[in-house]
Amino acid sequence: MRGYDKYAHEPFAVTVDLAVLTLRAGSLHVLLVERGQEPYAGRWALPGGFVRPDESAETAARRELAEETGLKDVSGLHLEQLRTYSEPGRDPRMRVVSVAFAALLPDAPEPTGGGDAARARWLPYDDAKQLAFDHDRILADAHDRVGAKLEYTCLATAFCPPEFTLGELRQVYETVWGTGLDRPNFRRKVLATPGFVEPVPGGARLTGGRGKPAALYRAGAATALHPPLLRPPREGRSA
Amino acid sequence: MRGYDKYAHEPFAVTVDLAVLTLRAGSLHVLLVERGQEPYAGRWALPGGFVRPDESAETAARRELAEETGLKDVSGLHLEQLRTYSEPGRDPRMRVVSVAFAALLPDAPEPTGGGDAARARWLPYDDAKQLAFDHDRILADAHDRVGAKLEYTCLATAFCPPEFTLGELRQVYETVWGTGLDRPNFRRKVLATPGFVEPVPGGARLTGGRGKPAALYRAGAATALHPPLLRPPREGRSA
DNA sequence: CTTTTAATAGTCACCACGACTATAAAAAGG
DNA sequence: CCTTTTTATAGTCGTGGTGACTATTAAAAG
Repeated sequence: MRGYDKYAHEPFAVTVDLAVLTLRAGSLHVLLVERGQEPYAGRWALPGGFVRPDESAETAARRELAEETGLKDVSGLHLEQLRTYSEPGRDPRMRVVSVAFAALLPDAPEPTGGGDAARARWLPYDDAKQLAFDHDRILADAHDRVGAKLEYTCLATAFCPPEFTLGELRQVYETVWGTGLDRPNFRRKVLATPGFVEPVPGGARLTGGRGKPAALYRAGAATALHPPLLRPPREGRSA
Repeated sequence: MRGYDKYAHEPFAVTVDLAVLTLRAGSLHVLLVERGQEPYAGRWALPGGFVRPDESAETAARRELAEETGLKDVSGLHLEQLRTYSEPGRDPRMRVVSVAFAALLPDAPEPTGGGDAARARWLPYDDAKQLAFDHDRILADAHDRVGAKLEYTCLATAFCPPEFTLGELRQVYETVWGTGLDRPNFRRKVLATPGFVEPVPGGARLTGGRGKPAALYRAGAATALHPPLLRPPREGRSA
């Protein structure tokens, strides 16, 4: 490593960008804010902000998450560092290095637009195009990462409320992957994986929906899936 | 996102840290440099350096990789961004945010210690302890990531020369995972995965070693492994 | 009361994989 | 030269995970 005396150039600004994902009405949504000023004025962007001198990027990301969503307690939410985007010129004004995170929410409260934030709202993932800066890329990377981690971790429960049915859990996979899954096979697989889910004591069931009432489950103690729950191979697969 | 006018604090220094891994004599080695100055003078550290104003972190990492290893062409080497370490106080002198990368090398030339770098050398992974700063953590994260990616990507070929035998490829897995693998089963699995490896035309074989000459293979076109090559479950598994 | 929807139970066949045996072809050591 | 050792390679066998599928139950919707 070089000596620090060679540090003779303008410094960097360090920010965090958040891809906050949730499931609303059976489709994937992402939290976006509308930019009020140039550049990209009027365009949608991922929420984010500067890392403060006494913060780690993780701390800054959780603070921004609380500010943007208006949630009281974000300590239990799944926050995952994606990667860092550092291309020169990704912000036309100055040299900005941004640490990107993905956050997964079970329910979807309307954002309260806390503080001086511009308009904030949930947008369907498929409609979130033409974002400011390189946020299209960041959002796509977040989607890829989440989709991949569903295969070999228990991440799917992060999209679910504390108690959920296997149908809700299956919809997480179907929505993120964009595929259909066989109901009985999914059920067998999940229940056969120790620590993935555990039944709510008392045999509670969720009624009020269509069809037969479903048993309620909680997230188990496991964090990894052995063996993984592989997504079905795409149709047009390369030979 | 807040306005940039609120950017009123001391800036960050941005560096890259590299966990350069290779296989030497059947064991995993990591490239380390000896620190010449405080803090951590005399301790081993991961190579790295400052990101220049006109560089991305990836560009800086590749530049540092070339400088530290003395290799002419590092363009084909696998370089993977791990994550960014941004805890306040991880460098006692100033606020440093470091983007960590893992680099995988097939052969292991002795480092030439290019430029003003202190002493640099390969150290067995198991002996690389008590590193400077938070580099123990970064190195462990690199090992975890590489071990995990061996399961579901073709990353293992990045440790191999352009032409390699299935025995060499198997040793990559065994060395990184620290487990033994059944030779015939490994062979069947690799050859059954389309695009993982392809035989060298002409049926070239590697002689000179012990035992029966082995057929030579090249890395195939695939980048992901479907289905994955799962590592054998650990003995003391939690119930 | 019928239809619809979803949860749940169960069956069956295939195949990927672990465990294992056997054979071939080289070097090493007498 | 012959035996041992080492590694590559071929093949077998049984189990279990999984996809595809059918059947049943229990609720809401019409």
